Amino acid sequence: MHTYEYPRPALTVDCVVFGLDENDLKVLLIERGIEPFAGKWALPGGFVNPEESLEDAAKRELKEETGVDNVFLEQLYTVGDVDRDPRERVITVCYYALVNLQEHNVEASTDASNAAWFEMDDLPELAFDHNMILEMALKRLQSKIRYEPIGFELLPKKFTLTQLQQLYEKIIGEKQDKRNFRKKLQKMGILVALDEIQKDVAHRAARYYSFDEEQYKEKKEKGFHFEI
Amino acid sequence: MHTYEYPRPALTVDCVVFGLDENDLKVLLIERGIEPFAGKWALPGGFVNPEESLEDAAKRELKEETGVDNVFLEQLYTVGDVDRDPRERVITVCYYALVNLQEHNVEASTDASNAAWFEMDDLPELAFDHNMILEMALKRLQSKIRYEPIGFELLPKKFTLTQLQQLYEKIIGEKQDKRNFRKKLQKMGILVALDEIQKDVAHRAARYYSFDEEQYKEKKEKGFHFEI
DNA sequence: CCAAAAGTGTTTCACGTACACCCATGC
DNA sequence: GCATGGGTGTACGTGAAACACTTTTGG
Repeated sequence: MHTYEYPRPALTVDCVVFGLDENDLKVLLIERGIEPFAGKWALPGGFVNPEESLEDAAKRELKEETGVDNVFLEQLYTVGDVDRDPRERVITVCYYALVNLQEHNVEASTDASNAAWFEMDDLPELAFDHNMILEMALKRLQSKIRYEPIGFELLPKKFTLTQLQQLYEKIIGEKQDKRNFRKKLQKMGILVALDEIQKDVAHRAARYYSFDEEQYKEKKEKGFHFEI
Repeated sequence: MHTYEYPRPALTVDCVVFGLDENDLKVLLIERGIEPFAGKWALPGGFVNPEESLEDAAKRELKEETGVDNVFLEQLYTVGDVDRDPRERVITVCYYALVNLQEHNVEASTDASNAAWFEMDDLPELAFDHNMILEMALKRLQSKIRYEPIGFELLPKKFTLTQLQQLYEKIIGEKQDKRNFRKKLQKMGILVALDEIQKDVAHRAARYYSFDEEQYKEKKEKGFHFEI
């Protein structure tokens, strides 16, 4: 088999960027300016440069589109059906990212392109096969958040147990029992109770906690398994 | 952003083909005839044709290399580091497949190339980044086999409970309690006890079972979750 | 009759689940 | 003082885990 036999498809990366604002799980979309699908919303993404790895390309796109870096990013799936782009064959390596909207002040509009955050249960019809990709990303998030401590990526460094619980409820889509949830999380020994508590709230102030990543890694080594 | 901006990397698919012979989990490797890595063992794979999807390309390679089709095949991960192939940039979409070595009579040698099955705990050093890919595939298999009924793909249609248990023990790497294992599996209600039992064995003959996929799908719809 | 694997129940313990009231704070 | 969310303990039931002997068959 020879190396240069075939015409080559184009190579892009797309990013499903999830963010949690105070109320909802949201996803960042870009309004397309050009055909095909001009005027439609789409996942942010772009071409992979010759000198960067796939993950670097995804990181670069993320930085360009949202201004954030240093966030959770993981490869999701690669799509490459022959006709998914009407112009020519395009292979797209998809990633998903988790950003915390309270700490990173995400600029939702960049360059000339129009960008916006959409609630997950109020999505427009997207360009290309992006609805399908987004669906896959959501499923991955929903299952992975149950057995890896990635939910913390969506929260500020300091968070209350109620915030954490609501995060799970929003993403998984089912209510959790307050006392059982707290018991379970605290028993895991990967949260540290901070001295700080909420201020200026019209009710008893909640304690802040943070996720102890070192502790988690240590425990994981010893066979500990995170599970909600 | 323009469409034709960059030189394009080559696109290939590779397959991690797992098979279970009577004793061990094995993987199919191909001995390379050409540089780079001539003489080294590598994962089977090849270029994606312009008119076939990624999955079709993987299926075709699998058929060409092993003679089997119609087996479990799932996308694993896409690798594309700049220097992973010394000749030029190559993007490889990796798949893994599960084949049953007793029913499909897999031809381990095809064409001019030399192919062979290797035990998972006696692997040679592989070409490119294939050791890493194989490692990922094994991890995926080890975790997925616990929460999806894909183990059956590695067994003949009729199998004994002991075969099933040994399959899990080999792949996960820990002994299971015989009584508890049987209790759990039978209680799931996705196995059917056949009338047939073993013949010509020098001990009490074991009953054959088969996996009831329809039943499984129905139960899954209703919220059933497979878990070992 | 011996070797080798098949097949079978019960007890124990840990964990998940269900559930309701008092506490602190701002207005 | 009232509205709002924070924080806490117990009882119960289910399911996982540990564990040993009898049965069948071929040689």
